[in-house]
Amino acid sequence: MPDFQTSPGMRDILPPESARWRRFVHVFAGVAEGAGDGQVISPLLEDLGVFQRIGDATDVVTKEMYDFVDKGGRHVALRPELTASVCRAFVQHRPLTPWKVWYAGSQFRYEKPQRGRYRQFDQVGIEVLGADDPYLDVEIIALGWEFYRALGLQQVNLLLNSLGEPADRARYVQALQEHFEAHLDTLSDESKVTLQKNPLRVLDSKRPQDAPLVAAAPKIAEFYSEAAAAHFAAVQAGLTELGIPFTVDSKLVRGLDYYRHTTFEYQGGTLESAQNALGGGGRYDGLVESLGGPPTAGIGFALGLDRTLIACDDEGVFPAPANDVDVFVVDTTGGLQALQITAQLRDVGIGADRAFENRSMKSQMKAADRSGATYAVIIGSNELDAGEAVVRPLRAERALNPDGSPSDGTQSTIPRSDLLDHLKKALS
RNA sequence: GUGGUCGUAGCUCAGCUGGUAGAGCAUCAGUUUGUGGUACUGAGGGUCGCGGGUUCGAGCCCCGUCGAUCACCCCA
Repeated sequence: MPDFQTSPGMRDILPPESARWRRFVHVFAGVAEGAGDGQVISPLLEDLGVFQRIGDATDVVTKEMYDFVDKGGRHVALRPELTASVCRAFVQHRPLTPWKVWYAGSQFRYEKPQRGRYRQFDQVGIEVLGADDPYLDVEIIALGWEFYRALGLQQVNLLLNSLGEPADRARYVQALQEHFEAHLDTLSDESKVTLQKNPLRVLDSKRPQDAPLVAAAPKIAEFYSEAAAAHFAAVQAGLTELGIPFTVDSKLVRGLDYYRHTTFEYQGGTLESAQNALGGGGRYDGLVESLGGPPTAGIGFALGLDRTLIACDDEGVFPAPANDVDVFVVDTTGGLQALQITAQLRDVGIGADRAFENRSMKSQMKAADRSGATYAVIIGSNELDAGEAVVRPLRAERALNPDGSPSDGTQSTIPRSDLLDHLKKALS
């Protein structure tokens, strides 16, 4: 065992998985920027207060924060989510609205780690501030949907709900509280605790014992104001217009207190229930104001990298890309030739690798095969003396003869001076 | 934070009721008068997560601890 390893819930992302992560963000950036969203890069560390505004009934804030006092006496925290950071940035810089941004980055929550749930975890997300148009809700939800499709995921379910306006939500919470308190004896002990902190969250209970009571609970829809009902109806109509299937789930409350009106969650069809939330979001029209800004509408979502990639694995889509090089140089004369040739190839944009430590021909050919290169360039003492090089196709299905015809797999000996042109042509 | 399961070579794992460690893959080298992907031979690599205890003797039993994993909780 090594003396050191990563802290609990934190890990190294190694190749080739790391390349997959990079591509994941790249695909997301393409989707977001295609809708006119620009990237915002905010600090990992913020004043603790930024996150406390998320709400004191939110575990993310009260129990799971990595917070500490820095050398200047500031009470700071590693960001547990990015929505609050984006709103803080909005208040600080006051860009023109609607402000449409996307982000990608690590977040930190001190939780007990599990598969698909880490203390340092990565999300990509979109936030739009300064517009309360229900069709914006539709655009946001559709962008997430489009992203999953871009990855190749088929089995994603969209759950949709509305928490109404703050007053609606407050009346509903009270009704819920009364409902559960009237049946306290059948409620699980855990849910009794939850009830004290946040009655909405009791709807989220996965304990079978609570199921009947939850099913019998009043529904949020009965409490919508006219405006809230109209907003929600417009969102549903918009999604239907775009042909995006969704399920209205009145129990979808989500854990962050700042949500109002539209909330939604993308669930993976193949994942275990504990980790099946691939991403989610909703409206948070009061958050900017609570951070000291003007009353500003806001909506956004965040998608977890890990869970989405697990879902991709389950469906066999979006595999880690191969990091294949174009040419592998085999040099049995000491390595200087390989040094020159790889440098020349890279200089003209051809990916090139080689072996080190002057290994045997066989060993170097093995390495060439492993590298995924289309061609091996072989330099032995004969070639060196004659000023020649052997070009050997390693992947017949990809390789071409110099004249452009498909390779029959045989190698050719060519003058060293023609090597670069030969390979450029063969790889074009 | 609470509870269950697990922790043996780089990787995946075997190791019966306790007698001081094995396989496959991978790596390296050779079989081949210079040429890889299939074959054969050989080599290197492990204080059995860590720390205590029981025992003549522990990878196997007990306690603790760290980590992973699963459920609850929470959420992405």
